[in-house]
Amino acid sequence: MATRSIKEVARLARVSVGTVSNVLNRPEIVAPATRARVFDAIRELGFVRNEVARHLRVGRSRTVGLVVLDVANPFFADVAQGAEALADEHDTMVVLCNSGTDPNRERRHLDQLEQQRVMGILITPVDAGSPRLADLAARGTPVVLVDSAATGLQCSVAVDDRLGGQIAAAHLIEQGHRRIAFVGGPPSIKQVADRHAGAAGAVEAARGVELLDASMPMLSAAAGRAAGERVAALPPAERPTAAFCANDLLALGFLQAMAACGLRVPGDMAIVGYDDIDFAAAAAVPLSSVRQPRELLGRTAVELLLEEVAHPERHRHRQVIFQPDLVVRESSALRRRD
Amino acid sequence: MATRSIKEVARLARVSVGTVSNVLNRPEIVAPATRARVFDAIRELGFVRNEVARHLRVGRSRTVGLVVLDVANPFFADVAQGAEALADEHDTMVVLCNSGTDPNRERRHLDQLEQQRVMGILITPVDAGSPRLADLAARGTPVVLVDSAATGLQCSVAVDDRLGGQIAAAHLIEQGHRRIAFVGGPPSIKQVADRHAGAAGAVEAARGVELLDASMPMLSAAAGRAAGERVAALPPAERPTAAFCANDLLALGFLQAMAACGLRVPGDMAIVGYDDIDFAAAAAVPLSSVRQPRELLGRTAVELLLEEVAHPERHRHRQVIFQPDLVVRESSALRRRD
DNA sequence: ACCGCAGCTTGAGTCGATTCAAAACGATCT
DNA sequence: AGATCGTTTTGAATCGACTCAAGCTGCGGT
Repeated sequence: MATRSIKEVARLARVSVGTVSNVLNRPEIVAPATRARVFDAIRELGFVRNEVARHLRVGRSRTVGLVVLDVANPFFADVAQGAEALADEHDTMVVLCNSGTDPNRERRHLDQLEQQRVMGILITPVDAGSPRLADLAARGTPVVLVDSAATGLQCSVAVDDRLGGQIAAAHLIEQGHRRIAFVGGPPSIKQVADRHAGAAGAVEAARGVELLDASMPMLSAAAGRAAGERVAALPPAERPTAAFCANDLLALGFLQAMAACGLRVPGDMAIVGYDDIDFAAAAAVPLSSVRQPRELLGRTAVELLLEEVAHPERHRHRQVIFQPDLVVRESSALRRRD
Repeated sequence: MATRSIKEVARLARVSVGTVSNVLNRPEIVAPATRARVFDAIRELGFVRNEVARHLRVGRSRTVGLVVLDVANPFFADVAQGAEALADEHDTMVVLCNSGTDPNRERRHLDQLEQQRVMGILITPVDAGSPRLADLAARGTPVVLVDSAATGLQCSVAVDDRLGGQIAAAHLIEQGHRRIAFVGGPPSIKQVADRHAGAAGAVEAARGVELLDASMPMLSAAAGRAAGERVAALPPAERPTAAFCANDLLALGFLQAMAACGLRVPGDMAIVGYDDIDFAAAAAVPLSSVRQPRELLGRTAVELLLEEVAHPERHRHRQVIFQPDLVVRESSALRRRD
């Protein structure tokens, strides 16, 4: 009901509003006796500072937006945790928004965040080329691309997805596979495209290896199952013997489909996923996966943002790139010669 | 850089600020020609409404806070999705905060949310009895407890956790198990306590069945692994033949520990988890689990909150309770007689 | 007694959007 | 021309906290 303002506190403590504000922000310059009176009044009234008014006045917000493609994907949960950890150290709040790879939801979230005048936005965009992102930056909301390299207009933290795709495919080729399926997601998503490109590179470098595209419009386990069913339905002669999935959710779904269709993993079908989420190791057949430094991604994104906010003029956009590495588990273990 | 205000728009469109505000909020009462001029000015300047100032003036916010115990737990990700879906329909933003079952982080988030004057808070509290929650409500920030029944001071949506615990234990007992481990989490978490109570009830109702406590201080897969190792280390005569885990993360960790220790599931150890997250079905041994209507929980929580905000005076707090149900999979399949 | 100074406190002005009573306008009617 | 009425537009006041120039106090020095 009663939400108290600084004015009421001032009245009760018999000081001016300026003094109350000082107690709140620079308590050391207020005489101890006065300070104590003000604190008493605050306690008695249950006063809670109105951050909205404060923000309006000082112009700077203490929250950053983090827009991810899918909250239900543990990869992003971990990125968020990393971001939150560092933000926390700087008394900053991270608001997590979920675009669900829907450009409209993404746009709505960006609108909201910009209207809220957040201090900055960390985003894994559905479409990194969207002018919306450039607009934001131009109007003064710094943007850091997460898990997706920028072209110089903004900061970014990413993992080398081409390299990731390449080592995944190279690994499968080395295991003797000659027909490999690539299970990707919406092509507008840069990570997917890059992982595909990396895999394609490895395939071309090898001799006589084919890369089949079995992409789906989503990056979920359900989509992975659908892809798996499609692939399993191919006549054995045409069917690939291995699949490289653009993320672990797809891979887990794909794996389930194999079981459902009676194909053995890795015997009939080797699988390599991407992200190395915790569940990958716990899967029916422990999943080989390309590991990314998830928390570090989030943490670094916040770091870049804080840096930009602290020194807007002398700031130079930076592109941080981490290296992925392959974790080999049973799902792609050495293939039995037949 | 340049963030434009309504005043600049007014100047460019040669109207007063009041008119611009009207165009923004009730365009129909502004003459079409004027409206067009204002829209042109908005476009030309790249004006974005300052939600902070708006909020200060009108006093109502368009965002709700959702504080969960663990973002990395897919259960909460799904609750969040449900909440977001309904909030979205009401032009409302959900900010997701992660307490990580740490009371201090929870408190910090609540402080922040209250200072931001959010429209309300949905929370799965670390400790439902904390006076902080009552304070919030008393000072005018409505609170809805999520996945945890309230006592009348606020609204809540929950699933009957005693019943869930009961059916899980009853199922294991029916399978012939006589020594059952309960793998819980921090006891302050009400869901955990209730699930335990439910299981204890079922055990008492049966004859000659024992319930051993193997709880951990966390609700993570790592904690589940640790619990599993501890249980596996027991001499076979004392070792339980089944485990009921307070959530699926624990269960998955527990399952991994069994594999690592050379115990077969369900042969040597049957396992039932809780939440039925998507990964439960994809586990090494598909996991039996108690299913909860996850999205519905989130959706209903927002519904209750919106209801309370819409009619603060005539509002009566409600406690919505859903029923859980058991999904039996291989991890607790019928026990071979030895 | 007066001055200077350090340490505190004051309070009006400000941030940007909304509100609403009052003014301006324009069309119609007498 | 003047009155009347409905439609638009205006602009000052407001939300709550922060800022900062100016004011006040009390003390030490002369």
